[in-house]
Amino acid sequence: MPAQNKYQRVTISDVATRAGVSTATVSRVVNGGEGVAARTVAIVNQAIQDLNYRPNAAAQGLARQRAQTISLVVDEVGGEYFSQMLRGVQQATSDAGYDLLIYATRRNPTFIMPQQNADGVIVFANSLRDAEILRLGNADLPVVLLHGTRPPGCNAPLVTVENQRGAYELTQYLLEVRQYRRFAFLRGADGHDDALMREQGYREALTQHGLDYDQQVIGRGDFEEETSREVVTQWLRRGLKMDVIVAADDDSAIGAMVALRDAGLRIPEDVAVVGYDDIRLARFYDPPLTTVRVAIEESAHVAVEQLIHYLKHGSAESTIRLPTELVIRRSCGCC
Amino acid sequence: MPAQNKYQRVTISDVATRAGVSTATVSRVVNGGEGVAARTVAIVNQAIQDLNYRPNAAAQGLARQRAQTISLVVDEVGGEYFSQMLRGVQQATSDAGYDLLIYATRRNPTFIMPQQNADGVIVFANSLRDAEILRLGNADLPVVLLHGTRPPGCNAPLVTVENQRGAYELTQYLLEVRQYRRFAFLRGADGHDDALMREQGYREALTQHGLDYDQQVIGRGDFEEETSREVVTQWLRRGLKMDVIVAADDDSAIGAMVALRDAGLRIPEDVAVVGYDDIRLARFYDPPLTTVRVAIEESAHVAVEQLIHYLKHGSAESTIRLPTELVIRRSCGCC
DNA sequence: CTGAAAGCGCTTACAG
DNA sequence: CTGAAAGCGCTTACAG
Repeated sequence: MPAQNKYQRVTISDVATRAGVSTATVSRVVNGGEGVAARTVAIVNQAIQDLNYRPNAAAQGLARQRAQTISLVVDEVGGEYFSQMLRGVQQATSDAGYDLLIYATRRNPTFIMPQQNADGVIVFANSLRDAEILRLGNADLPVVLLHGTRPPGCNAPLVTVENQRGAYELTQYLLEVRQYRRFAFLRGADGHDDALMREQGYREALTQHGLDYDQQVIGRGDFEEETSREVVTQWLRRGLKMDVIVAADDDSAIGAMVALRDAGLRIPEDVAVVGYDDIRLARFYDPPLTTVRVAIEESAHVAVEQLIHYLKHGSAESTIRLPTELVIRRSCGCC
Repeated sequence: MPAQNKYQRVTISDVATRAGVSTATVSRVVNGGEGVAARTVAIVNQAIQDLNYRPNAAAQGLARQRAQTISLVVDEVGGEYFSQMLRGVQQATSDAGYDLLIYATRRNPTFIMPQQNADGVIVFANSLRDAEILRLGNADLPVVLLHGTRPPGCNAPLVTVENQRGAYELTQYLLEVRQYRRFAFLRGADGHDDALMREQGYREALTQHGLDYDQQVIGRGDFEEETSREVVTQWLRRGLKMDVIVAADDDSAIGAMVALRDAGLRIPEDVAVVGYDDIRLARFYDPPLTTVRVAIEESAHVAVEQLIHYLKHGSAESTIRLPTELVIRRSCGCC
């Protein structure tokens, strides 16, 4: 396509000229037409249509002192979890009439909001180190934390889910209903606060049943299929025995199942497996995975609402924690 | 969090004052410091740091006449396919130093790029009707089409994958190697050009082998698990017989498998199933799904490169079509 | 190497 | 109901 750059933009002055009015009037029409004569509105709209005029967002943003944009900072784009989160953020954002900017920190770990191009930012809290979150919070940009925990010294609103309680209930169930006693745990990613909370819930349930947390098998799941698969393979090679593997998320639960199956073990007859999150795959896997459903999309939605509320009224809920739900499927030997 | 809105932004003038230079000099430093005395650069940078100054993107955009932003228009956020596409777009965009804006048209079908807030746009072509694509193309905004086809009268660059050939090769394989003769086809979503091309490839292979396309079973898959599941259930209820179900995408292939299994049929022994795309689930499903791998992420990457090339040099490749790859797994009865 | 000044395309009191 | 004009925060020839 050898086309030239013929992109000569039409501005508000062009519209004003064609309509025979001032730019102020065009501006009023563009912004709803309050207090403009109906006849004038019609003329201006005609000119706008004729010229296919679309306002320049940068100029509007500069004049209005607001970008009408929020940005979402995540660690990485991709995967089911992210996908659901983005969906929630995108819907809420567009419903509120804001634009949505996406940043990924994974490939750019020192990411520090280079510009001032949004009115506020939703930070997937596990995507930034505490220092960076603090820096954002102390800078001149309203922040809402999504998932994770609020670092000490930070007072940005936080929207998250019941990580600790969900893990507690799940473990409780495995202990009381299934009567399992030999547990193995696959930790989540380092520095991931949700992972820590889940681990605490798990630990709490064990302790309450008189089991020593440290005596159970523990390994790194890293929220990754590959890692957990290797870890579990090692466990089996070393002859470790367990009734059930509790993974800090569904991805590592799946890695565990792959490893078990590769070793010729049956799930759940030989070893049961449970996860956390209830990603799409959990329902489809064979056997279907017992897990804890997390309202990912809804929490994202709520985070945006909080941010926008803050932008409009200067305040927001300090902490909102959405409930989780136990989802019993075959992998835990329950049905 | 009852905090007040204390967001008093620091501007280039504040920095200039503190550094004892003009705003022009600060601007030069911010933009690389070309032709500024090393000593001055240091002083200005110090002031920038002291004040935690970050340039206002709107003002920069207005002055530079470019937003340094591209937008991505998709039909819907969510799902594996989208997720991979976004990943490719986001990486390429950020590597090139651009910001990324996301729009979803599904909930806003008459979406017409309301503002002029990006330098160019990547359109997931299946997300917009032809008329809207044309309108965008004729407007003052560089467009690159991603997947789908270019509507007549539009000359925007197109980046896509080999839909027709991939489907042809897959069908060919089923005919020649597997010797299947009774085919059923699950169409993709209406108006989805990729779906049409796949159907054509399928048809071409059948015809070449002397099979009449119209005599085979055909139904709507809609690129959706639910739809295809219902359709296949109907087929079975009506007593239709088939050796293999060819689905226009993996999601509907999975719906088909669910329906078959619900009816007590074995895959692939009783009926084989194949899909298209090679989403993550395809590998994990039981049985693993034979499909055609599509370079979703890479095509997204290339689309961004083309757009940026166009922004810089005023030209881009008219059409780029990425190759696909046959992925043979158990669901087609092949191993 | 540095600064004064115009200009980018809007919005919004302020007057009338 | 409408317009003239200042101002939003930058960049960039142009002078020096």
